[in-house]
Amino acid sequence: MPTTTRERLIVAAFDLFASQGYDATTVDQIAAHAGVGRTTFFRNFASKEDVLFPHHDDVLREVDARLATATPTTRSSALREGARIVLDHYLDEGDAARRRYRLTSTVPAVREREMAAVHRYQRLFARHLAGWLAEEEDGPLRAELTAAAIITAHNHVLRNWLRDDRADLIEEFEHAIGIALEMLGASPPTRTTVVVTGGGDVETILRDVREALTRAP
Amino acid sequence: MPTTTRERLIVAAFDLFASQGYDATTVDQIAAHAGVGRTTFFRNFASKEDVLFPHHDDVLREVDARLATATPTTRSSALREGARIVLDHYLDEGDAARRRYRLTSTVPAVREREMAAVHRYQRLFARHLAGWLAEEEDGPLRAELTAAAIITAHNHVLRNWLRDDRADLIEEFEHAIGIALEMLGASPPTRTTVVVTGGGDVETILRDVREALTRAP
DNA sequence: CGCTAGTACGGTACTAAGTACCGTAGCGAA
DNA sequence: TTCGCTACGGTACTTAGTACCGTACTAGCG
Repeated sequence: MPTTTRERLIVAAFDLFASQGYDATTVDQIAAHAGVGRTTFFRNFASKEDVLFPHHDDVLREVDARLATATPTTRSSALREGARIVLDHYLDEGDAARRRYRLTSTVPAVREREMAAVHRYQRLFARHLAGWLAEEEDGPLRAELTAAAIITAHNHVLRNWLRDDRADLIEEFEHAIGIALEMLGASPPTRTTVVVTGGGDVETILRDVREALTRAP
Repeated sequence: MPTTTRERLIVAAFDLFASQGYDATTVDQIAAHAGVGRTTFFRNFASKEDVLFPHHDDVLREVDARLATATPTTRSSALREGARIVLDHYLDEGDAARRRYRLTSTVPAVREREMAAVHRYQRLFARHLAGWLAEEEDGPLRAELTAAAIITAHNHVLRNWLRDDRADLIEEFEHAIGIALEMLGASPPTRTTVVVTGGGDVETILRDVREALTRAP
C-alpha cells in the first residue's frame, strides 16, 4: 500500500480525533500514529485544523474552472453545477465528511476553519458573478447576494445530509438551488419551445412533462 | 480618568497592533502597555483576537431584542432596523472599526474571527426568521437565505464605508437592504410555463426542457 | 472598630501550536 | 561516482492559553 505520507497523516488524525476528541489530540500523537516526525506534519499541513480540510484547494480549482466555462446563456447551470461539484466532493468523502461535521459542531476552532473554507467558495462564486454582472446596476452587490444564496442553499442541503443520511439528496439540492435562484430575480425569457403549465420545482415539472408526453400521442 | 482595566487593554491593543502589526505584538506587550499583568488580559478576553471585537455580545443582544419585537406586519422593518443596529455600532466605533478592518484585511487569524462574528449575526437573523416562516413551505431554507441576504447587503455597504469614507452611507444601506429584500420578496411564480415547438421524440423534448429550465431560473 | 467574604489582580509554572534551522538519507541524472 | 533535489527527523525556541496560588482592596456587618 503505497499511501503517501500526507494521506497517512490524514487517516491518523481522523482516527485520533474520533477516538480522543480534537482538543485532547496533539500533533505529536498524530505524527507518531502516522509513523512520522512532528516536523513532517507541519510540512504537509499549515496547522492542526488544516488536516481536516485537505482537499478544498483542489475543489476550489475545479469549481473555478467550471464557472469559467460559463457563457451568458449557461450561467445559471454553471452556478448549479459549480455548487454540485462541492456537494459531490462531500459525498465522495462519505464518512470522513460526517466525522468532520461532528467536530465542526462541537469544536469552535474547527468550526471557524470550516467557515473560512465556506467563505472562500462564496468569494469564488461572487468573483465570477461580479464579472458577469459588471454592466448591470448594483452589479457587485447582486453578485454577492447571489453567491451568498447559492452557498447558503448548498450548505442547507449539505447539513441536512450530514446530520442524517437521506436518499433524495440530489433532488433536495436541485430544489434548494432552484429556490435560491428563483428568489433572486427574474430571468430573461428564453426562446424555448415546450410547455408546461403547473407548479412545482424542476423535477416536478419534468415528471409532469414526461407523464403527459408519454401518455399522449 | 477612571477608565476600566478592560478599556485600557483595548486601547493598548489597538495602539500596538496599529504601530507594530498584529502578529508582532504579544499579549505581554499589550498587558505591559496597559499597565497590568498578563493574567489580567486573559481574564478580560478569552484570546488575543477577542480584544478586537469587544462589543459584539452587547450588539447581538440588542439586535435580538429588536427582532423579538417584530409582529407579522412589521417584520420587514424589524429586519432593516436590526441590521441598522449593527451598522450604527460600527459607525460609533469610528476609527477603531477602520483600524480593525485594516487588520482583518491582512491578518488571517483576525479575518477568521471577524467571519465568526458575522456568522453569529446571520444565525441570529436566521433563528428569528425561521420562527416567522415556520408555517411556510421550505421555511427553514428561506429563513437562511433571507438572513444571508441581509447580512451580505449589510457587509457590502459596511465594507465600502470601511474602505473609503462616504457620505451617503445610510442611503446606500437602505438601498442595499431594499435590493436584498426585494430579490427575496418577489413571490415565487406558482405557475411555470415553458413552450416548446417542434417535434422530436419524448427523450429529445425532455432533454430540451431540462436544459431550458436549468439554464433560466 | 475588627472581622469576613468577595473580587480583582500579579506571579509562577505548565502544555501545546507553530517556526527556524540544521543535518541526513534516498534517488535520479550527468 | 558526484551533483542536486526532495523528503524527512531532531532540536531549540517563541508565544498563546490554562491552572493554580497568594495577596491587596473593599463592602458590609457584628
